[in-house]
Amino acid sequence: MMSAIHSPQSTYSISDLSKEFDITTRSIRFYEDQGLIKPKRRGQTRIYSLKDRVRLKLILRGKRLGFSLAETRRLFELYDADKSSSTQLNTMLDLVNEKKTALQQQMDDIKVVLMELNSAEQQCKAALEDNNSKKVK
Amino acid sequence: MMSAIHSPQSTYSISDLSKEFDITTRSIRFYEDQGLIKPKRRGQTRIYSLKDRVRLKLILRGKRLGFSLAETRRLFELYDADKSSSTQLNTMLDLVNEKKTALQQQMDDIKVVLMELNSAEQQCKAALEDNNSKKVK
DNA sequence: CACAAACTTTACCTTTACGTAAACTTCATA
DNA sequence: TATGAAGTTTACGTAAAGGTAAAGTTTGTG
Repeated sequence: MMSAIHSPQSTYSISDLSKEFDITTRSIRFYEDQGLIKPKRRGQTRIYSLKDRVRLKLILRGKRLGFSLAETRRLFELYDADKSSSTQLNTMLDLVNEKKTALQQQMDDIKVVLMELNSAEQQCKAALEDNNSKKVK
Repeated sequence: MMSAIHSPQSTYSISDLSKEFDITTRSIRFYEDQGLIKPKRRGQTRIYSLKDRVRLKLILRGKRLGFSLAETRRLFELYDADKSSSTQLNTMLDLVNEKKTALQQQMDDIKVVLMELNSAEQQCKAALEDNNSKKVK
């Protein structure tokens, strides 16, 4: 279930992906359960496409940003949705704006915390210096 | 259980804080259960100090950034820890650096997603224009 | 006094995102 | 052929972060 050539591979086994993204096969199947990916089958074996792989990457990035699987699925659905339906497009615009706002807020939070962490780091280092000069090991 | 003056208040009731931060009293008590805050008591009633309030704010910001309560507690513990223990200071430095790295990664993620969301937004708008020009309502 | 508002504890319930185990099939290879 | 690796389904378990309900105290006020 492995191809020797490693130019742009176009299909993947479940273990290929589990290794590449360092997640369990259980997780991958779970994402399918939740409707986030839809691999083809050869017999009962799952065959993942490039698209499936991209989606996995997006799922994991979403998770790092605190998106729930349900949220991510919603985004996928809208992305796949009928581009001629103005209603759907508007729904999508709303969701996109909502996410944008949340992420901006998150960026601001991160900046603040990073500054605080830097400050904490300096204080730690200064305290360590101080301890050293007083020969406290 | 309310003070009329609202200059820098120095103690708060549980409902003061639940209103201010828009969380339930259940959550506040849960954070205490998990060792994140330690309000004083008057009888059996909880009395929150300025420090408790600051901590609550930090807890919530941590949550927005995907910190678990356990992680946040760990940070609090180290922050309170013995400043003359070089071992503790080094542990803290390690943790701080770990968090910094994670947050940098998160910032990068956010930037990418924001760009993608902007692109999606443009595509939506274009598609809507297109629909309009074709009189598809 | 009585009664409502706000507080408390205890305890069980819920959702999300998997972990873990059992039991079975497929397939390549010794 | 048999054995082991990788795949599958089904099903129960778990941890985190609370929700919700019950039952009881405290307190201020008409």
